[in-house]
Amino acid sequence: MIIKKNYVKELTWRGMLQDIMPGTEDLLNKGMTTGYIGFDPTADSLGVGNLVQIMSLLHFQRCGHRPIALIGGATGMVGDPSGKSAERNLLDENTLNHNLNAQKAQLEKFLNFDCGANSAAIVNNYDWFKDFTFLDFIRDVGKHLTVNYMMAKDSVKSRLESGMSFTEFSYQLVQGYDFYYLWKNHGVMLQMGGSDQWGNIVTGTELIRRKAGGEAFALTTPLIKKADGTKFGKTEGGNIWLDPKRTSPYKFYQFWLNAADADVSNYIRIFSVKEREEIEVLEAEHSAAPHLRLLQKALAEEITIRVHDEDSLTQAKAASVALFGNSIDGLLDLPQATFSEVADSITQFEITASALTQGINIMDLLASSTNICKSKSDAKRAIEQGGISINKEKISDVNLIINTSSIIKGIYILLQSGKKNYYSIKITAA
RNA sequence: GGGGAGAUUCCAGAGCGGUCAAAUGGGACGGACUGUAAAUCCGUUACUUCGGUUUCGAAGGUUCAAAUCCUUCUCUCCCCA
Repeated sequence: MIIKKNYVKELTWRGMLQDIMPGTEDLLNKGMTTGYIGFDPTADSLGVGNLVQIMSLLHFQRCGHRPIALIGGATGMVGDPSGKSAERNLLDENTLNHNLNAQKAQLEKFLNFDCGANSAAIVNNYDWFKDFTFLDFIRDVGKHLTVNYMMAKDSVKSRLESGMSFTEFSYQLVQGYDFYYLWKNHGVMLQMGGSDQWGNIVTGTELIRRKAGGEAFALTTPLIKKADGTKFGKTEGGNIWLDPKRTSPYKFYQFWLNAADADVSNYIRIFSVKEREEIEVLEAEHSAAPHLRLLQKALAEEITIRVHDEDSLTQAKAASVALFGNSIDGLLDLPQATFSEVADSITQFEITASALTQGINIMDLLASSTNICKSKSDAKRAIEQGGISINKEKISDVNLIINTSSIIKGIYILLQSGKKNYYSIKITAA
């Protein structure tokens, strides 16, 4: 396998390189290298926060190297103290397995597992830890690193005051052994990860050096920050997930479309596989006509296809265009099937036809029949402030009774709270 | 073990017997402006059948009246040993 691109240079211009161990670039330029990144199965879906790691594996593979995604079935049982201020709760084995399988399925969508020598692979560290006894571990692994060395890590030092269990203290050894194991058995020479993983990764290279006299390398990606200083990957509604059941493709698409100008250039370098020249052209076009949001659209389209699929993207775009149009007419003109898709892609609630025939007070509709507002007081406030629209028409009467006359397209009512939050109410029989 | 300080609405943090659903700041939400951007400005931020109702670590008590006073309890922080 010929190296297609200089991975380090690639990461550098994409703004994805934080720290790198000396010699890493030479290693990568010498020939196909196997590298891995670990994922923590704390939830049954990966979120956009994990996307940076996934993309570094993807870029890695596109440069001609062989990526391995490690899912932490074993490390997940211990709990990584990095960046955590308090002891973590342990997940039970069933949850862990469920999460692990779900994440595995998501990772499989990104990497190519059938492209010859640099085909990707997924491994689970539980496989080599399940039969590793405690005594063997402390003799074979623990013996090589001193407590002094382990205590010097930031992840440990920062917890010395508040306390940390032996379990979490041991975490770096467990992760360090992963690297050793993969180095020895799978020819893995490089571990990557977020900058908070540097300490854990280095424990791995150190273990390889001391235990086997071998050499291994490391690089980390920076933590993504938004221009306004808030955390990347979260919105009012919470985390943005890759799982369509948790975050619909429409919301996923909207998340990227809403990226601020100040952030979008960074994002597109990280989350798209477009080449530098192409991105720079887009940026030029964007600054010439920022209101067209070409960068945001290009970014949103590419990621939505990669994470979901072409159909989901088409639907998300159709829904976005229809909902953000100026009047209800654009929506009413849609064919019934398309309209239904739009209604289904946004958050949907159901109410019965009979309830609607009797008439429902708008505040009950917002706070009781649905959870668009968290209480009636909240609903009242929203209406008084002009934040609620029905079928794109702003309402001002808090005592408004909603009945069948609000139905559009046969079985729907379109509710909007604020500028961007759309909900559809589906009228069900009886 | 001894001595001190504290626990207030999402967070930080005022309040020191009635004028407190509780200052101020942050966050969040809504509106205006725009490009579904940023910045800015304005408003809102316990629940309610709009009569009231339940909140200030927990449980009691004093009082016409308590976040504010007393008792006990729980937890947190600091100083000395």
